[in-house]
Amino acid sequence: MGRPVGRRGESRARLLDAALALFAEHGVSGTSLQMIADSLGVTKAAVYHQFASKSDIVLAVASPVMDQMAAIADAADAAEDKSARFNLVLSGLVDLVLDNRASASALRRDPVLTRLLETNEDFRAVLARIDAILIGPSPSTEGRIALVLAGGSLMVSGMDPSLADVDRGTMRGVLISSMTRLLRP
Amino acid sequence: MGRPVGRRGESRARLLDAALALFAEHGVSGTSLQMIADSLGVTKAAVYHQFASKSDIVLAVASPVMDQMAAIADAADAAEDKSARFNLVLSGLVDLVLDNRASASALRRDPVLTRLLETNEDFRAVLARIDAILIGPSPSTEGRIALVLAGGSLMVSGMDPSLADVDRGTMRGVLISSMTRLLRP
DNA sequence: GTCTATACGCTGATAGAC
DNA sequence: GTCTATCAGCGTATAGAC
Repeated sequence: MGRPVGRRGESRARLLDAALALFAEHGVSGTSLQMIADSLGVTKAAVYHQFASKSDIVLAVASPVMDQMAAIADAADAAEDKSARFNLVLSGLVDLVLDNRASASALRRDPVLTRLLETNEDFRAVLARIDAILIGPSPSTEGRIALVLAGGSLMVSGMDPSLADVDRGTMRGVLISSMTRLLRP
Repeated sequence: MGRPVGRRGESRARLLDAALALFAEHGVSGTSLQMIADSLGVTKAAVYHQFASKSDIVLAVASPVMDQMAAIADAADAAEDKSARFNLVLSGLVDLVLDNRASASALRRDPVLTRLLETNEDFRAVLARIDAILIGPSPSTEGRIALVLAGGSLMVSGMDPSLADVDRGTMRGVLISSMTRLLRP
């Protein structure tokens, strides 16, 4: 409610929040710096004081998700057996989506963000680790398809407005059982 | 292959093909009329000779899909029993995606196209008919989630480049069985 | 951290010749 | 059907005052 700000990095965080919401709604290409500035009630120049370019904002928006996915893979690697690793990755991904809902899924949908992630070696490596845990190191064709289906359905589930009224616990349960059914036929 | 064209509407169809490919790759907002013109080897003015505005191109790109979905719903309504209707809609949607692969899924991913379809009453009605056939007229929360998951996974499966090498028959089989598993738990 | 002012390219779009 | 020429507006980005 009109917080007095002042803490270091707070206005930066507010900017990233606003940008993420706009990216989710209009896509990265469909979001101008003017829109971001307007939604914060400041001018474009104020935005440029925090980030040197629009690309930097896109990067800063994507990096927390990248970090969190790496953390999921790390946690899974520390687990005892294959089944535990599978469950850790699955619930980690589901929680990651549910923690962000509308916003997180935009990362996967948007062409600009998709390309950014695809061209990032670190992120590709993390994705490969997660994929290997979910369907094994040398998957069959059916396994590869299942992986894409599971990833895709997980992402859209966070975004779809028709599910906005569903409580988190229900979503979590249905998502985990559906993902499991897709990946472990 | 530098075909001599000449048939009526051919250049219009070529334009829509080019536009759809670019929309799928860069999103609607990320695609300029200049890009469409360049990919056809013509100028922007030539594009404007066929379509009065960019919105018209977006509409023209989306309408065949809308028509095909209406045809799917019509065919299903003509079927005898509930199970036949379910199977007709399911295989119709899978074939629709496989017929278009990369392109069709862009319709569901793109914010501009999504909004266009969401605000179109006719299309909403068709979608509602299809949804009702798949999960019944008054679905449970789980049914609604399953519907979103099925729709989302179907769309991304058409687009994902990692599945580009999978032959159509295999895709079709896995998609239909996966969709069924999601929708009929 | 925020502002005003400004530069300049590219966007969607129009007019009119061939 | 395609072209050249042109427009106003908005995009990203920068400079410098408060």
